Amino acid sequence: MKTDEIRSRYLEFFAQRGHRLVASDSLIPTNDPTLLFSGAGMNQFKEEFLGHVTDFRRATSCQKCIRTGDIENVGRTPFHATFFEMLGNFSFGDYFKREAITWAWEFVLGEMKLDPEKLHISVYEKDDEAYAIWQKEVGLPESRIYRFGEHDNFWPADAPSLGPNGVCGPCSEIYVDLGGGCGRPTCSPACDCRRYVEIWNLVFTQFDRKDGGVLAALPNKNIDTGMGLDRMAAVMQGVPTIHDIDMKLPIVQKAAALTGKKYAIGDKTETSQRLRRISDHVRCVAMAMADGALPDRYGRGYVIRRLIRRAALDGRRLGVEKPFLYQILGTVVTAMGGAYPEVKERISTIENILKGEEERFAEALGNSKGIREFEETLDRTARQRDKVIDGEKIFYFFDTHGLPLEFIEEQLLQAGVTFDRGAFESAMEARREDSRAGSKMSDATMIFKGVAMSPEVLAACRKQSLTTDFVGYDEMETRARVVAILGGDGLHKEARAGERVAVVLDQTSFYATGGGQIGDTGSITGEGGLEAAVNDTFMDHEFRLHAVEVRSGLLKLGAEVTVAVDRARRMDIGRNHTATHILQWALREVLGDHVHQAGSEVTAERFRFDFTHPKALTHEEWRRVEALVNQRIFEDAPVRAAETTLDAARKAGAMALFGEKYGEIVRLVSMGDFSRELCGGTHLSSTSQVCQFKIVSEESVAAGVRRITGLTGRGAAAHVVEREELLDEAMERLKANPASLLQRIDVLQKELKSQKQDLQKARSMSSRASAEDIFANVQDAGGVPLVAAEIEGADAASLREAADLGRKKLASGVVVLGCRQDDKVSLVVGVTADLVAKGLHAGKIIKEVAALVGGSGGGRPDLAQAGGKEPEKLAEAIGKAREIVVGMVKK
RNA sequence: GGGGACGUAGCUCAGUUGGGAGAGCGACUGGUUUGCAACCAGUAGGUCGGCGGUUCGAUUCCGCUCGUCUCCA
Repeated sequence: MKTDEIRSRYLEFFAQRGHRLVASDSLIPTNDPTLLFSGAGMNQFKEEFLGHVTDFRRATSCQKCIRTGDIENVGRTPFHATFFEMLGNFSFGDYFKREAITWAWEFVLGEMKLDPEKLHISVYEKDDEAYAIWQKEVGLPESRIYRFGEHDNFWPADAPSLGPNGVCGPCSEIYVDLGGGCGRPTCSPACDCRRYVEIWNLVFTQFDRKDGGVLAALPNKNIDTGMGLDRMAAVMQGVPTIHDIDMKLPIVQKAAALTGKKYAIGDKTETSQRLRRISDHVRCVAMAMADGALPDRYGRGYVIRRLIRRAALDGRRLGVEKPFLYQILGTVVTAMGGAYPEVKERISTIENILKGEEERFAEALGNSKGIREFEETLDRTARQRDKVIDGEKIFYFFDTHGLPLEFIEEQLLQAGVTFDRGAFESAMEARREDSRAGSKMSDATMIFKGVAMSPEVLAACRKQSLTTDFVGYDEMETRARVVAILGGDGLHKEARAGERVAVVLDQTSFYATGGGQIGDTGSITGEGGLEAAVNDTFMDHEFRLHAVEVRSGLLKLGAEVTVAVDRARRMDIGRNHTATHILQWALREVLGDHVHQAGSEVTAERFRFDFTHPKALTHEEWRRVEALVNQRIFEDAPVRAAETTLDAARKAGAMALFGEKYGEIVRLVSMGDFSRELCGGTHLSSTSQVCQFKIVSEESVAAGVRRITGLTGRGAAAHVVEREELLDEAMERLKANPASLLQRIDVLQKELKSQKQDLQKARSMSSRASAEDIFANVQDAGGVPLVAAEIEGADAASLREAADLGRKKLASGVVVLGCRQDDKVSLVVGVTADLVAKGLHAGKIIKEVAALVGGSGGGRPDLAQAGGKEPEKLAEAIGKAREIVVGMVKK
């Protein structure tokens, strides 16, 4: 049975049993910033699992997952992968163990037609309920039901004794007996000999763990199951690894073709392992990038980059040094594009970025500062006797220059050099410790525009299932009822003048921060002289929080109030938001269709727009984009917003956001006939209301992602005025007009330069000239010829020149020169080579001379310089030079 | 979020107890030569990323900042 069919049969099976068919969440978890990637089907149902009621209590999904915990095993073992699909059926306080177990059994026998004799079951050792269902109702013999401890059959693992506190429960797993394995009589599904493969895990969340390992029964029991699609496909298709199923084999074979290697199904050679790993990583990276996770130096982007580099390294080991991974992408689209159209839609972007990454990596391993330094160290060590590089040095190459350890080891092996692995590991561990310590959250309380709110208060609010209707697309002002008042210490009944609280209303005109757009501000007024300022608006689940500062009167729970949005600010925000849509259109016009939005931030003052594009915009592109946007503004195109279904919007060609998750009903914002985007933000009614658009900066935020910061309306006008004033000021100072300004600058720069050179020349001429006189006057300092003098109008540089000249003229001798500059003194001492050889040191001489003018100095034995702060003592110091040199000569 | 490295001529990079800013390539001029990265001589090209501090003096030491690369969370 084909993988695609298994997937659709599963979803169909549970849909028929009353489950809502829910689309896979993005690989970038929509509602959980603490997770790097989606790694289980239940993630997107967190709210439902916590008992927050929605309109369905049964769901089924096929979730895209990325897990990199077992990355070392990928390719080596049959059933590990970084990317996989998890089929699941979920119950939120609805059905429980009986249905979960019997349906799972029904599915594997009825739909998958697996041989029941080959199926083995595990349950948690204390879960008699599940055991009984398997034994009595399903009718499984006891010999194939295993009781395992909390480490294997509890979720989270070891939760009863080790924690964490919170929702947890026993689980039951279904294994397929593949035969073979270790052959020991004690062999069971818990054995790691790979005879048994786990295909399905049923989690029964029925407890709330409290301190001390107390398991309190949950009022709402949930079912969370996960069936690995790739694993099931491997079992169904009778292939030895998940990389050999119909959906993945063409990808592996493409990798083989590109590297010129042979791949045989299930082959255990190192070459085949590498091919499997390459195909796995490329598929994973493609799926992640399709959801907007681009290679980067931080966070999830870093995981993507590492996967690419691991695959590229495997490629190098197979003899391919130039970029080739991107050429595998076509097979990924063929395999995955049907179920996940996003990978097909973004393929050109993914290809560009992947190729760019590969090139960058090849560069890093071919000709970078790090690699040169490493090769030098390697060469030097290879010539030494012990041939050992210390581990910290290796860690430096890894940590600072990013040379992959595998690559380093390979090079060392070839050169017959080893390194101290212990030191490497401890350096690594120290780094980990630092990172962990540095990233700890300092405080669980969040401060929201001056309103402190603990997680407990928010949770209390959520329990009340509060909702706020948003009427602000059409109305700037509305009547509303106060349904909750939140303070730092809990829920309040009222708030007095001077207090800052968060307020929930039954309906509001205030847009809450979201979709990249900042929340509205405005006012709340009501009876009894109530006046309050709204400083921000914020979304939490189904309700909106208004950050309120009461100015006068009393804000009471249950009161009727009038809320009014700051219209001017809303208009500014609308200008910026509408401009981002036009900008996206213009960027695609100018740069190409690979441009996709990768985030944005819209405030009243400015907006930022991140988009995928491999390199910096040229000046011409910048200007063209700006001009195109302004052209659309000037043509006064209508802006319309309409609610529609996701499908209909897609069909109309709407741009959806990279990695954004949408509900069934979406809001489609269109401008003229050139822009259609899914967007929940507030917009203008026509493009001309934007007034004017200016790009103020363009920069890189991550590999393959650029950021434009733009201004509209008032901001753009202010920016232009600011620039103009700057220009005016510059012109005034330079006594120039717009036509002559640049010319004037050129002339001034040339003039400055030539004057500098002239001055330098004049100084050196005059010091040379006076040097002629000076060097005629040679004293004898204890048998050493000495010239000591002040040169007027010289500086440190011309003194040096004069000293050089003096050394040449004297052939053997000491030159001590000084000059006055403002309130400072410069000194130079030169000693000819023959006297340096005899032990005279210019630096030592100058130290003593400089001390006389309140300064100090130093330098090389043949030439030294110094400075001082007492110009009036210069003549005296020069006069004592002879004495000093004589003293030195004697020693 | 926590570390590390780097930033010097158009390009690639040297530059240590803090004391003359350099090389190669490229550009320009002249010569010699005919060639496939020719040779010789010469010339121009630098706010040593930016700001501040220490110092008589900072490319060099310290702090902050911007940019690029990198490891970890």
